[in-house]
Amino acid sequence: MITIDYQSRAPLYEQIVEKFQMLILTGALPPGSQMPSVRSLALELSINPNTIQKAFALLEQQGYIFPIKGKGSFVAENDRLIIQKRENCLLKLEALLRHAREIGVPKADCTALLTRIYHQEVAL
Amino acid sequence: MITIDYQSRAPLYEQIVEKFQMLILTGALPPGSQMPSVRSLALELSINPNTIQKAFALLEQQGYIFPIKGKGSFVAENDRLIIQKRENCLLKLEALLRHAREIGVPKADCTALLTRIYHQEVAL
DNA sequence: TTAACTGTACTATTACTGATAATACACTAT
DNA sequence: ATAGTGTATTATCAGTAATAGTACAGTTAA
Repeated sequence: MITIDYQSRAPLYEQIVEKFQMLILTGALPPGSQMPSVRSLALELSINPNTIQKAFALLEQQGYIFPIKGKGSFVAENDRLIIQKRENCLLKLEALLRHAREIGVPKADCTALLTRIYHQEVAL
Repeated sequence: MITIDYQSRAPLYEQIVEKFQMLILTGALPPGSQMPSVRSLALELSINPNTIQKAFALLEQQGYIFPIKGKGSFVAENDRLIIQKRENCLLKLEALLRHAREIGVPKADCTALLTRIYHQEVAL
């Protein structure tokens, strides 16, 4: 269902959070659908259940999922999440672009890159 | 001379490395100029000298500075460094742009941001 | 009811890494 | 000589990620 990068500086639980954020925001996991159980996912990823639990607790806290004791966790429906996520992405992009300009990356290189990335498929 | 962000996830020594990379690549510290001493910088930043030493060792390893025992560390001259740095920045930018497209950030928002950032001043 | 699954909570332990502390040595300049 | 450089070494502390093990409460279906 998801993959983990053991080279990353980000902790496992945070990677899990981000992966599921993506799956939910892109609609791969639609609202109302059931999340994998803590134990099954832990088994699948060969990760301690506590680590999964920590990730799910964060996802719940951020409004991505909601738990039902004895049944499982389910994807919540929230339109504001995707908006927040996009705004956050634009903030990161702004910081990176400022840095690029600062160290002398030509504007043309950035525009070319942008065109190339966004040319491959139609945006959502 | 430089400032440290104690909220950042990046370790102190890595922040120091990046700050001096910027100072050197932008020409604020020109080739041949003397770096602050390990001890003085440690005092100024209220950081352990060993941490500064670790940062300087990395800077030397990457070709940014060269040490002379008993005299100090000095900024090296290397044109390839700035090129490598820019390429690395473009790689990060590519990854971030792919992510932006993936979560549905409109292309127009990215182009607008790019224009705004690069409009403020002429690139180096 | 029983069994097997769910989420949740708690404590303890391990492992890793960043950062500090305290020295020590070799070299340079005044 | 003295004070400043870079460099190296060892030890220790602190924070956090991750694991391990156990326990409890609720749901579901045989």
